Amino acid sequence: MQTPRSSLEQWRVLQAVIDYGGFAKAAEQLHRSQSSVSYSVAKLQQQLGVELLVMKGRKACLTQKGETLLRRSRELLNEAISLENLANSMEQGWEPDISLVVDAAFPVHLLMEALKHFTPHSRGTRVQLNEVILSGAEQALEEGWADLVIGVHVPKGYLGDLIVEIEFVAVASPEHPLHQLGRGLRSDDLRQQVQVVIGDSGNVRPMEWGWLGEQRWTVSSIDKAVTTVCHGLGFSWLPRHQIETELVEGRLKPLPLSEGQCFKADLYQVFGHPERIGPATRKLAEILMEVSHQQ
Amino acid sequence: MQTPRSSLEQWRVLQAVIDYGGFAKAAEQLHRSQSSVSYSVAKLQQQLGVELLVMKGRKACLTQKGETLLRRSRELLNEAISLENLANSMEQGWEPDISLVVDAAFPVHLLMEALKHFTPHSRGTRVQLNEVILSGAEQALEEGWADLVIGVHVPKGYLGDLIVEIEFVAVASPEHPLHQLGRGLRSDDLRQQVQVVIGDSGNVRPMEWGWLGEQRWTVSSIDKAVTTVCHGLGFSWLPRHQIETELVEGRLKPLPLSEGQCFKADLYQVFGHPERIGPATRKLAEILMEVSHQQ
DNA sequence: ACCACATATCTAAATTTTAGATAATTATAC
DNA sequence: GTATAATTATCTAAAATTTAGATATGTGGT
Repeated sequence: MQTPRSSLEQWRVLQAVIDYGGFAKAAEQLHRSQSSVSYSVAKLQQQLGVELLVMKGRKACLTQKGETLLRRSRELLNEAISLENLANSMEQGWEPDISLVVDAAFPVHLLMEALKHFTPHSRGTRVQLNEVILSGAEQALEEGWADLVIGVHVPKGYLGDLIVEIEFVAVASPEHPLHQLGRGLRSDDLRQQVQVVIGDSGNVRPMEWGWLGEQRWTVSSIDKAVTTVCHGLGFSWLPRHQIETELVEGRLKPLPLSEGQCFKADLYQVFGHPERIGPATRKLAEILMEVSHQQ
Repeated sequence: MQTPRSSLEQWRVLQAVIDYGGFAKAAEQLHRSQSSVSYSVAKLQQQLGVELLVMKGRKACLTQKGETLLRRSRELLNEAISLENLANSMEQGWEPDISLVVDAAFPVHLLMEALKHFTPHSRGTRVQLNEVILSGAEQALEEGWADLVIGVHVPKGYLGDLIVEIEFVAVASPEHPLHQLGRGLRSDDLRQQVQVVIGDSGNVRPMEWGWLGEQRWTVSSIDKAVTTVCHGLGFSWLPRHQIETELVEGRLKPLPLSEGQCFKADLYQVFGHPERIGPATRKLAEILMEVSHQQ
């Protein structure tokens, strides 16, 4: 293990010179003298053996190498700040890691949005994300390693709130026989066709979403279900948000059911065991809830 | 933008205390005095406001928080070292980034193995990986943004070497009609069935792998082809290494072709434009070649 | 040519870090 | 239980580093 020659301070100064547009302005922002800034930058360059800045006229400009190194040094500084934030936060009972378990039916864009909003509040806490299908969520809770779970129901003994309604649409490929009948469909019609269902990622007690058909194809992910149905192999109830493009591009078409063409499934946000959850988990839960309700 | 209070030096000392088993031993390894080590650790703790070490008897032991923070500080130190390595390497003409473009048929485990071996030699260089299908590789070369490409052929004007032979096997689901005939199959038999082919990710000049069938389903990834064929929708030539589990578990079965049941495709490693490639790219290429040939 | 602006350099002061000596604490041997 | 070895904490002075302030050097605009 080697020891770094440069220091975070030095990189910080370099960043300030660029961000505030000069040695003097950086000095002011950093509450140091201009000569101190000059010294730091010079020493950093000398230690690295790389020319980071070059004087163009009377303006200090980054070299090509300087630009690359500055970009990466920003990541380094962020990680350092994050480490210190974590130290400080843990003193106040913040968790260093959150295990977030999310049912695959939960819209990915909401998840991303929530995580983006969470980062500035994270104070160094990291989120470990697990995607599960159906009872996998409950299993994560019962095995005790999940801090926060988004799943299809709230198991007995846990605290949970409705977070989002997912609309499931019955769809098939436009070439599928069900689309050739030219009339409204009843459940009898469906019963004679292959239904594609998504298998359960847990193994406690298998559950299934679709319930009608006699003939079933079970696939292991929503993506695979979409592919399968697109290929005309059967019909399925799929989350609308997962098949937007396929609907627009005509690879999937909603079935003209006379009743129950789509149904809503509720997803709930559930907290893990009380002794595991702390303020970071609660903050993340709050943000997930906000993001999901405003859209 | 805030400035970190702790320094890389301090974290380095903490690591040494743990790794070498004590303040005195750490001091020796770091060529410092024991009091200096003691001072550094004490100051780090004071600055963070966190107790990192606790004396158990006469042994310094990490607290729970200390353990978490130490773990993350190692990542921080590694990133810092990597940054300095990059600075040093760029002086010697090393590239800060390599754009590696790989055809989806290339075995992932070889890629992972190669990248693992490359890391210790990377000197801070980062690899940006792009997966493409068929002509996407050539396109990346011609658009000039790829440093190293693994694809199905060597375009005119480029330098390339054979890196690996991929075995393609004709397969279908065990329930597929082609498996019900109970005899060896000729190309006539295949012509009457749906062939699943993988679409081209480039758009310069479309190419396709399979050539026989009249009826085709084009999918956009090897994974989707596998799923599709598993569902009995057709047959396909698929890379053997991609369907090992499906063959073992019986979801796919090789077709009993009287001739040409499998064919080999060569994958070539091709260098990008000479002005882009540097020593890091050459090193990565060398490792990819080694890894691919020894397995 | 001159002035305003910006960085480099020089020197001394201020600050931080280090080493060495010693104190304090604890496990181990007798 | 006491001596002893092992280990960290603390104290002080020395060493090293970093800072500020003054000034030199260099550039662009008028």
